[in-house]
Amino acid sequence: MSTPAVFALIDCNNFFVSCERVFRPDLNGKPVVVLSSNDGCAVARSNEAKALGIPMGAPAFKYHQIFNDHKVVQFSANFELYGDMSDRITRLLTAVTPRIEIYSVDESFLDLSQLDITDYAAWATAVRQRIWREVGVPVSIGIAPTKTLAKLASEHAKRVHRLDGVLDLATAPVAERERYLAETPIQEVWGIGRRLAPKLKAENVFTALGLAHMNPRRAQQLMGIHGRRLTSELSGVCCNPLEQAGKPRQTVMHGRMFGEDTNELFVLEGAIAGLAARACLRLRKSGLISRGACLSLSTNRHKPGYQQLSQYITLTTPTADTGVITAKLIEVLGTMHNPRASYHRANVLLYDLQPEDALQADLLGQVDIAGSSLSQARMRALDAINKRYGGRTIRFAAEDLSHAWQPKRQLRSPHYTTDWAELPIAKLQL
DNA sequence: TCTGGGGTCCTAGGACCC
DNA sequence: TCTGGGGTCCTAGGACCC
Repeated sequence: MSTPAVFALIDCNNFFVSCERVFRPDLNGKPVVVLSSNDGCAVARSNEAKALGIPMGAPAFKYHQIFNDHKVVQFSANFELYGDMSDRITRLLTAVTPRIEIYSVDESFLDLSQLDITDYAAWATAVRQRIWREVGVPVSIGIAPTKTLAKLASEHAKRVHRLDGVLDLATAPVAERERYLAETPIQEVWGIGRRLAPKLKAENVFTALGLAHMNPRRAQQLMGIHGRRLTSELSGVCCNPLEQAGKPRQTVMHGRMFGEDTNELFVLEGAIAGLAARACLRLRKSGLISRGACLSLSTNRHKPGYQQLSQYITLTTPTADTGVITAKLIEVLGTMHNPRASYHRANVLLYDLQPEDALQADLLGQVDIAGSSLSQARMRALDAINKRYGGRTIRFAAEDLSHAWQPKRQLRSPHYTTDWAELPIAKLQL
């Protein structure tokens, strides 16, 4: 018989805000928010900010008054910093066990079933303290026989003060586990969003416990295969295994809302060149090439006449070449561009990806092998130079056609940990 | 005036084949 | 003139996540 599954979810509390506070301890105890690109919405809030009634995704302009009245400290998102802090936590957890799934920038699942742990809660408390000591970010840890339950446990661990950031539902008695399920509103279950929650309420299912006890066939009728799995997972039957790294990614997307709306072709071309350069770089870093690209342009969805246009391109010779892909996208822009529209956002999507060394597999002889090895060499040289001398040392001229589209990030904190020029300065008072 | 970015998976429906 | 069933592949759109 195999050992029963035991998962831990390590979930960083108010992650972006916590990262900012590592370098600004003066902000502890004060309301802090981190804003999305263009300083548009609150994407992270300190507990003090949550207590002021600022919801996730709150548009900054609507909360201006509250921000002012309560001296809420605002930051533009500093993803370089958050990514680096996230890597530090991942390294620490990987040392605990290589059986790790990095679920998002601020959450990881660990498979504990192979580890020799007698007291899960004590183990979790030790991990929590170590992350606090070595990285400076507070985390909550939930432990359970399924990932869905571990997620639920970590939410309670975060909110219930006396739990001190740790909840073990793996060894808890059934009655206790059910009590936590009964206290979890249906819309807070992992996998139940704004569409499914009302559907379930209409069936008199209001809590996680209700969903656990739901007839699996009915759950499947309402929510597809996803629903059947959810009822099992909430009952403690694991149908959602740990997914370790190595799964190939299927798309690379890069998009931005513009700093100001525009209909100028040269501004759009500059934007597309910039977005494509980032997307292609990410593609190359993953060792992939793409057979398809898509350009989307949209107007402001909060204004009347909102429209979103997309155009797909097939690349006969799959590539990760910034120059080739940018040229194709700009060509397509010419056919899409409506001189009367005021564009608010552009997206570049690369899809139909394959490993870069799979090129030889082309049977129809349409692929330009010689051309692509030249292109690969060119991109390697470009990436090597940029890695050594800094991000945009060599770039395509189209990227400099205009910078007017670039989003505002006026409140960004320094890149404390990833840029020598922005290292924090400590002053010693004698 | 001002409302994020980057993903995944599932399903339904159409085209096409035998 | 009538007319089945099963399978695969592809795409668009929906729903979810952080």
